[in-house]
Amino acid sequence: MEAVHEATIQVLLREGAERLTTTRVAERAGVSVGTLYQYYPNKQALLCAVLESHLRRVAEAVEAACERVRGKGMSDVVQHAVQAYLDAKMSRRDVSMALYRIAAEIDGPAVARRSLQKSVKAVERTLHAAPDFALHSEKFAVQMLFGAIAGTTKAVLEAGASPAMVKSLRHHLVLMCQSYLAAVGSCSGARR
Amino acid sequence: MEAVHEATIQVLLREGAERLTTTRVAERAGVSVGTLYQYYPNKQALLCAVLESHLRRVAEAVEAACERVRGKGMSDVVQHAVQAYLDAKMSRRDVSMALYRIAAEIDGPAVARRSLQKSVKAVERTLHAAPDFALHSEKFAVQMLFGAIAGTTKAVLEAGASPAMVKSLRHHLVLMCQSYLAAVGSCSGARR
DNA sequence: TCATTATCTGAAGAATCATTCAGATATGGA
DNA sequence: TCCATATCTGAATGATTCTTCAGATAATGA
Repeated sequence: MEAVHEATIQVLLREGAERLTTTRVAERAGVSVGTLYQYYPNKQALLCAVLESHLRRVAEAVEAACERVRGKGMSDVVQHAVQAYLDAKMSRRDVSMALYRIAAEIDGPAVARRSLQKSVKAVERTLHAAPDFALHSEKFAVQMLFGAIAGTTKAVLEAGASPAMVKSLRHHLVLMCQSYLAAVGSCSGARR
Repeated sequence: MEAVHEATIQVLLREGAERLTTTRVAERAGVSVGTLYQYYPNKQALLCAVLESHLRRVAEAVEAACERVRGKGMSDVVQHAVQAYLDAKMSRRDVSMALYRIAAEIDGPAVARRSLQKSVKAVERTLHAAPDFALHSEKFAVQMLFGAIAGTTKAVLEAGASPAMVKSLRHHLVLMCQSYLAAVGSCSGARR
């Protein structure tokens, strides 16, 4: 039910999380509530599905980008992974912003963590294959990376996400991730 | 009404955001609903007050840390600001986690941005006074910093925040912020 | 003591919502 | 055409919620 997903986003953006009701979603999707309940056992399942679908798109974009730069240096890996993430997020800015508002209602953080784990793994693998880079505690470092990426992206989106801002974000975020990895990489990573 | 703030946190943690009702908060605080409504005009105002109070504590900690390192180098400024933020957040880990769940219901992002702005300004000022550091677009860079700080901290808190993890976060976050600032500072900042 | 003011109480009102299900409608084959 | 199966419909239900306010209780001061 693609229409229902889209309707959920629309209601969320137009009416707010408070007024996001199953009836309203069905109405905007052009079906009846009963039909909606034939596809999703309850409201929570619907919201989860919408969130997961969005996160999957983002994760797949990052994984694909990693594939494309396998074997290249750390700088390239980081740049392409970050840009893929941003492109995916920004191409559906409305969806991204809508989802911030319901992430808390369902078990958003858990769903997000599970989905993000795929991206983390992909970046880890690709970094491992980078010829100019070695790191003990890759796991934690890459999680830091995604924490920073998610945090800064969210901040920019919620500040309005003007084209100029997004442009700056693209540039600065790549820089931040590259310089951080260079720093933890060079001091052989696991110190403390 | 400090008891009401505390009760709000307790209900939020024990029962979840769904079951956070004014009646339940009043009950746990040991007062009646009517009394609660004499202090706050409605539920939203209560939640805002709790959120703002927490954010103010964090902002004040960061500002105080900045005062203490005024005149020192960039590394020290970043280290102390970051550690002050983390100390404040982690000293009330339960509050931090509880608030993530209601940030969406009220206009959390807006409230947070307003409150964070004070910290941003303080760090900006202090960095400006650092003898070893110059930067054109400080504004955006410092906002990046706080985006990354908030994002990584949230990720760690939601992943369980074991002592080992928090220790790693302290170390890596300082490193990330320092290396990023060094990178944007050295290339004179405003490029693109 | 007693009147006055301030504060507290919690049952009741009005509204909203998630979910169900008996019946209507559509589909597809014989 | 006619039956069986699948899908859709939306009013009704039952539960929960925020908020109010008439009256109880406490505090103050003369």
